[in-house]
Amino acid sequence: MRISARADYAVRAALELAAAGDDTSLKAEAIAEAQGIPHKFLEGILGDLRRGGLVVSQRGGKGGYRLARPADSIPIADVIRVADGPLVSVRGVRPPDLSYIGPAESLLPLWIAVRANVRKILGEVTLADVAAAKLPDDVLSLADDPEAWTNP
Amino acid sequence: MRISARADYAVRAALELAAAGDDTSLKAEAIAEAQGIPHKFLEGILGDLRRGGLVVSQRGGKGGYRLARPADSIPIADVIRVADGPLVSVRGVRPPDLSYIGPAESLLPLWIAVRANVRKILGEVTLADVAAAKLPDDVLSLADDPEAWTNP
DNA sequence: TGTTTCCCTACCAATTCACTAGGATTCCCG
DNA sequence: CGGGAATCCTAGTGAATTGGTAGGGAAACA
Repeated sequence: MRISARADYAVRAALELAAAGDDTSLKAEAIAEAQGIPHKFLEGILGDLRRGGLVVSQRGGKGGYRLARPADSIPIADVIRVADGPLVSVRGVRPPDLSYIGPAESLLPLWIAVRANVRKILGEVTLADVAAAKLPDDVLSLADDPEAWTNP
Repeated sequence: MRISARADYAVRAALELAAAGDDTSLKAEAIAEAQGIPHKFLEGILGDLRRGGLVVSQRGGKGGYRLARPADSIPIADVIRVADGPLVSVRGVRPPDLSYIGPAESLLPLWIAVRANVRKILGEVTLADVAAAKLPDDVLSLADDPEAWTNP
C-alpha cells in the first residue's frame, strides 16, 4: 500500500495554506520552496485542488492560493481523494467493486475493514489539526506506541 | 493507497493453499485456474513466497506447492510483505524514514498511525481465518458497518 | 527414460510517476 | 491603459513500475 508523491505533496501544500490562515494567499512558488516540492509539478496539483473545490486561486500581481473553507473543516482524506483518487484501491478498483470466489471470499470484507480503519484516521484528522500539531487523542495514542515505529 | 495485483494474487494463492490443508500440495496451474490468475505470472509470485519461506515446493509428477507453516500462524501481512514489499510506504519510503518541516511536521506521526491501524488488521488476521470465513470479531465489526461499504 | 512439474532468465507493452517547457490568460497596480 | 506578475493549460519526456509472456533448464517420480 503506497501513498503517492502527489498525495503527499498535496497534503503538505494544503498544510502550508492552512498555516498561512484562511484569508492570506500564498504563491505556488512560495509553497514549493517551503516544502521542497518541484514548482511546476506543484502547480498541477494545486490545479486539481482548485477543481476539487478545496482551494481558490487568484491570478496577477497579488495572486496566489488559499483554502476555500476553514482548515478545521477539511479532513486529510478529502485532500488525498481530490489529488489522487480513491483512498484505498485493490488493483485499481475500489473494494466494493471486487468479487472473490472460493476460499478468497472473505477477502472482500477484509479489505473493507482495512479501508474503514484508514478512513477512521484520515477522515477524522483535519488540516487544522496537523498544521497546529494537535492530533486527536485516539490518533496520538496509536502513534505513541513505540512498536508502531519499528520497521517490519 | 493502492494494493497491487501482486499482493492481491499472492494472498489469494496462499488462501487456496490454506484451504487445501497443510499437507496437500497444489500445482501452480490449479491455483491459477481456481482464482483466475495468469499462470506464468503466478509462478513468479509463488517463487517469491517460497524464497520468503512461506511456502515449500516440490517438482515432478506429484509436485506442487504447500504452506511451510500452519495456516493459522501466517498473518495476511506476512504474505503481502513477502510478495510486494513494505505494507505501507509514502513515495516509496517507509514512514519512519521520512522527514517533514514546518506545518507538515505532524504528518509523520499521522502516517505512523495509519500504518499502525493497517497493521492491526492485517497482522492479526491469518490465512486460516480468511479461508474459513471466520474473521476475528473486531474486524467483523468494522466490516459490518454499512457505512464502510459506501463509496466516498 | 519420459513425463510432469517447478525454476530461471529474459523480455515486452502499457501505464504511471514525477517532472519540465513554454506559452496563453487573467489580474492588480501604477 | 499598459505591463509585470501570477495562475492556467497543453504537451511532452525519461525512468520506473506494473502486469504479463516466452522459452527452456533442472529436478523428481514412475
